[in-house]
Amino acid sequence: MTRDREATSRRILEAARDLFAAHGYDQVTMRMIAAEAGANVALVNRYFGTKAALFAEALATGSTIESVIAGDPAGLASRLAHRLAVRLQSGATEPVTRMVDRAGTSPEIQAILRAHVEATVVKRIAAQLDGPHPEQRALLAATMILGTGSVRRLFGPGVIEAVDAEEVEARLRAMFEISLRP
Amino acid sequence: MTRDREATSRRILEAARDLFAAHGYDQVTMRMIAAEAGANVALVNRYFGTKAALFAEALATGSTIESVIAGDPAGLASRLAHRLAVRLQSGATEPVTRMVDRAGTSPEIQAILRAHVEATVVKRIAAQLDGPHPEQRALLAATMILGTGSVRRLFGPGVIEAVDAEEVEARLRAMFEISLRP
DNA sequence: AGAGTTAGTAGACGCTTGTTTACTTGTCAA
DNA sequence: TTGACAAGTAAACAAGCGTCTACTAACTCT
Repeated sequence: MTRDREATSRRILEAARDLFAAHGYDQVTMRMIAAEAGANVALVNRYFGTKAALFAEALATGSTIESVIAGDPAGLASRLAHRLAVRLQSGATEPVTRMVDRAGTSPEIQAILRAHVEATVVKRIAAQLDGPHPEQRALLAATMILGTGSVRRLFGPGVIEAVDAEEVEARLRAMFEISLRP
Repeated sequence: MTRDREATSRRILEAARDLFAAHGYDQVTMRMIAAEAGANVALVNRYFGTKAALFAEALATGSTIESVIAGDPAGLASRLAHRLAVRLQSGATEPVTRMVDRAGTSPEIQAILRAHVEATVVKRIAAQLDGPHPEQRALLAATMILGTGSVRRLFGPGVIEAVDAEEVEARLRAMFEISLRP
């Protein structure tokens, strides 16, 4: 057994991220995380403090939604629509996005979750917008993003696979344009 | 102590509905429900079987979203937009809707939840629509409905209270019209 | 080579969970 | 009035939880 604190804590963090993304905060136990990481349970607490703090660090791993939002503001609605259409169709979504979808309702993570969504989605979209109350319009876009997560979680991937994906994407684009326009 | 099975089981069901709506499935214990109903814990299991079965019965209590969906199909987008705008602004939402928002990710209730949303929202909206793949369009509307629930749960009531509510409702209406049109 | 630091481990702690069993008590028909 | 059935109760069950303490063993520095 090689002793490498950095590697072990990274394995724990990745295991936590993947398990939280797959099953939700409440359904994942510290022992599950430790087992998945091939580490001892006590180390999880030692390195990350509490379960909620570990969840927060796993959330901060970074999400690709940020790169979707960044870029030309004129194409923002298109990029978001494409992203959501893909998410509805395919099973593979990146871990952090799934973490938010499946986070659950534990009081100890609500503040963490809210701060994360506010900082990485609402604020960043709002920063791209001109005109009055950009945050209000960004919140409407966030409604669709979070709603897609709920639909995907409830109905599973491939719900729309049988029907016209391009048609769905076109509708999503028009809906985003309405939510974002000045 | 009067002994009245019907009254007691009704109090238990109402207590469960209100507590699940307020705190979510995982955060509510059988003992909390029994205490709120002024009944013994064993009675909760005796009358409803398991916690998941109790959740299912509480969901079936009925929701007013169904009456919003019913009615003139031409005004459906307007009615849904108004409903969501009110929900974003005010704190008072009816219990069953909140139950769905805060249900959580427990595997034993996922099927129940999915069936409920499918039957009371997606199918009923789809039944109002003409044209090709009505279920796909109804699912987009459901995305907005569920997304509003997520936003409200995360950011709390009154998020949009400081800004123009009528403006939000107008955008929501246009977005619903796009999701529902043939 | 030996001491000190630190990663890793085993196990227990106390607490909570959903559910069940054995029992008591009220109610109503005969 | 009595006996039976049903409503209600107390307590325990077994299992699981997050967290912490005491310990072992590997690595580093002098």
